[in-house]
Order: sequence, then structure tokens, then C-alpha cells
Amino acid sequence: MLKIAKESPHDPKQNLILAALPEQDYERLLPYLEFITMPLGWRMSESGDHVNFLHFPTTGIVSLIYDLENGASSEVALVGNEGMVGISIFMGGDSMPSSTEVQSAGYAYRLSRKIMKQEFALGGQLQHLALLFTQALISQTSQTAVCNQHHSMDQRLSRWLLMSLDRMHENKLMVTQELIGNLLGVRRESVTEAAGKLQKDGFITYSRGLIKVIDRPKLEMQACECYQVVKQEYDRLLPHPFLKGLK
Amino acid sequence: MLKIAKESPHDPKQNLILAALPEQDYERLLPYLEFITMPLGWRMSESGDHVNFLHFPTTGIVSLIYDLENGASSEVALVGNEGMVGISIFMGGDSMPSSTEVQSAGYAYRLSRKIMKQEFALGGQLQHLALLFTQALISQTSQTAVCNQHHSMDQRLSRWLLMSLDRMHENKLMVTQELIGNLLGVRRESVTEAAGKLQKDGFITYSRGLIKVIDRPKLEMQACECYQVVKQEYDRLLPHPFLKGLK
DNA sequence: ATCGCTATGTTGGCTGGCGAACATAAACGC
DNA sequence: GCGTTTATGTTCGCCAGCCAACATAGCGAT
Repeated sequence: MLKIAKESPHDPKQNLILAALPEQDYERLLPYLEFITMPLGWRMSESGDHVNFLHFPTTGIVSLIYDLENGASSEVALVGNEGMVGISIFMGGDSMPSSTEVQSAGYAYRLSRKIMKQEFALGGQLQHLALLFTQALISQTSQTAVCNQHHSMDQRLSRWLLMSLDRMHENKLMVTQELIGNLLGVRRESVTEAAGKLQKDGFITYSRGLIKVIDRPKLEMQACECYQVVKQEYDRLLPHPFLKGLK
Repeated sequence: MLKIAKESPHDPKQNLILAALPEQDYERLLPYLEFITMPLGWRMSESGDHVNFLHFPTTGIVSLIYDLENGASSEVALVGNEGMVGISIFMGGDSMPSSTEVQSAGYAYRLSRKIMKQEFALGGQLQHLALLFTQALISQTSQTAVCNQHHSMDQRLSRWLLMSLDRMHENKLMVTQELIGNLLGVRRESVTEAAGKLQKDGFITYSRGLIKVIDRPKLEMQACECYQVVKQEYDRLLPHPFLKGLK
């Protein structure tokens, strides 16, 4: 029973899936967990790529993105330290039509396809957690579909900020309006307008790629219900610590 | 080795997941497969309901729908005889935020939660197929999210007709414009306009809840890329017969 | 200090889908 | 056959987000 300092700068257990594993399972996997850094903007995989690693982020945020022929695109889900990136490895399809991109720099541990498939086949806790996370991801994606259809830019931007914030350990994001536009599938100008409104109302401040949320409760009021719906589903399905105590 | 007529009116193997099982697995499950009818409009489950059965449609179509507080809603995926309804049973969450509604009447076989969980835990072919189908479903939902964001009513209606058609065994659909509006998350009038255009162009004819596709190739031209992308992913992931030979 | 690049601000016209209100017409019950 | 119900047709003003074009301003590099 190895004793592991939970707050060491680089600890696999900063990822909440890994942290929720029984000690025995965790120790069996530990030798295969490879530490990597995820730089801002890194395209971890492109649509259709054969995926070779399952990533468990400890910090930072990864966007799952669908691209269209005409160059447009939309983010369909966000993943942080509550989850994993590369589910096609254990779902069996080996690749997905989505690409993955690091939206906020950070770190991750990764497991090779082979080891993950072995572990998954054991039918233990990692299988269980992986499937629960996948179900949560489906909820997020589905809600995004409805949200895209029905809600305004202001609401969607607010929701996106909140979801990103939940996956950061600070109240600020390093991201340009241009990038947000790409992720939300709207023009940069639309983001400028919506962000300007949020700033004028005193919910956020921003400048050249740095957004600070200064009144989170009011931002939550401003966001559409989609934020809470997805959050509740994540809280229900995933290991306890997620989104708890991050304020 | 029971011999089963593949074309008998009520055969579990009309569902392509069940049909793809090794004979041994299939026969083990057969005693537990309960035949049911799915009447038009049946709400199989509401958002958050504890799901007790995994359904394998043999004919008919089921819509997965997300509802919003203000009464609006959008369909996030369509399921026919290529798949199953009630994935939260084996994904582990027991319920989902989506509701499920029969969009085209038909039949299904269902498996109780208990039996399905047992079978899934064996790690056999049903587990494999269930996960592959789930991955395909994720693709469909994700593509829907992007499509909702970027494509026009005409395109989306065309895509929806094609996807429904693929899950029927005819070239006609029984569905009102009102219902299509609910599923696509738009007003009935918008559907009327788009459908009128498709009819004027000679792709479809319709009258009081009966839509016939009379020029499918041209309808495919009219639809957005989303149709083909999802279809290709289904073909790649799922057992062979899907969408093959349905014309 | 200046140049240049990147991020943000702003404007004007356009359009697709919304909201509401109302018109017609096909099927159904009796 | 007649009235009721249900499905579809049509119109008008409205607005969010699009497209295009251009303006300013912060920040780094030399």
C-alpha cells in the first residue's frame, strides 16, 4: 500500500477517474501511466485518426470538435480532470469523427491502447468508471445539440465560460474571442458583442485573451439551464469530488 | 441448434445487433427476449426515468429527445432496427436526461435490466456490439449538434427524412409536419415551408401525415454532409447488414 | 520609440427562422 | 351529408446572427 501525497504537483490522482480507482487497481496501472504535457492548441487527434492512447487530464481542458467541409466547426464536448480523452479505445471503434484539441494547457497521464483494453476487459472498476464517464459525455453532447438549437449567444457563452471554469482551478481563462467563436460555431464578432455585454453587466472582465469571471453567481443566472442540467448529471454519474469545492 | 426462419414476421434477428450475435450467445438470450409492440407516439421513457428494459427494435423508429424548461425540445438521435434503446442499463447510469418516443410504430424485443447486466458482464459479443452501437450513437448525436448550429432547415429536413427512411422498409413515412417541427426544434410553419420546397422540386410528395420520397438521390444531394458522415460511421462500426440492401 | 501583429471594437445591410394570427382543406364521427 | 377536428397554407413584422469592411488598441520584437 504505497502512500501517495495527493497534492504533489504531478499526481495521477489529480484526475478524478484515476483517483476513484480502488488502490489495488490503481497500483496495477501506475507503472503504465505515462506523464505528458498538453500545450495550448495541441491537436491531440484529428477526425478519423487511429487513437493510440487514452488520456487522463490532471489539469487543462480538452475540446472535442466536429469539423464541417466548409471549414466551420463546433465543439461538442469539453473534458477536464473529471474524465478522459480517447474513449474509442475501449468503446471498440478505434477512432472517432471528432478531433480533439487542447483548449487550455495542462498535464495528463496516458495509458496505451493495449494496456487499457486489457484493463477494461477485466470488468473492474475502471471499466465501470469509463462507461459512466462516457454516459456523462453523451449527456453533455446531447445537451449541446439542444442548446445550439434553442439558446442565444449570451446564454451559450455564459454556459461555456462556466463549464470551462469548472475544469480550471482559477477564475480566469486564457482564450481569445476568436477561439471561442470557433468552438461555439459563431463568428468572432458575435462573441465580441456577447462578451461586451457580460463585461458591461459586471460579470466578467477581459483583455487580449484573458477572461476573468468576477461574479460567478450572476453568470450562472445569465446562462441557460443547459449548464445546470449537465452539471447535475455529471455530479450524479461521476465520482464525488467532481465540481465540488471548486467554488 | 435451433433453426430459425430469418424472414418470419416476428423474428428477433430482424434487429441487427441480435442478428450479429454468435449462435451460442443468441440462444442463451432467446428465452429472455420478450416481444412487444411499439405504438406510434408511445413515450417509452421520460427524462430521468429509471430504465428497466433494453429494447431491440425490429421495425419502427424511436427518437431520443431532450426537452427544455420552456417546452421546446430537440431530437438528438434516431434509433431503428440497427440498434437498441436504453443504453443506460449497461453504461451504468440507470437513467438518462433524454426521453424516448416512438416516432414510427413497430415492434421490438426487450431484455430485462438484470439479464442484460449479467450478459454484459460476461464481456462477450453482446458487450462488444453494445459498446460499438453506443459509439455510433455518440457520433450521431455529435453530428446533430454541429448540424443544428450550421445548417439550414431545408438541409436538416432532408437529412432527417433520409435517416428515417434508412430505418424504415419503405419509401414512405407517416409523420406530420407538426411532429417533425418538434423533433427538429423548429416551428411547424418552418417545416411547411421547407417541405413545400422539397415537394415543388419533385423530391417528395406528402399529404396529411404521409410523406413519400420519390427521388431519393436528389434528396441526398439536397441534404447536408451530416447525413453521409453519420451513415459512414454507422457502416464502419456496426454489423454489416445495416443500411445495406435497403435500396 | 517604432513597427507590426494580434485582439478587440464598430457599423450597415441581409436573411432565416421566430411569433402570432388567420385561411383553407382533407379526413372522421355520427 | 354536416360539422368537427386535424393537417397544411400564408402573411407580416421582428430580431439574432451572418457577411463584409474597416477602425483602434495592446503588446512584443528589434
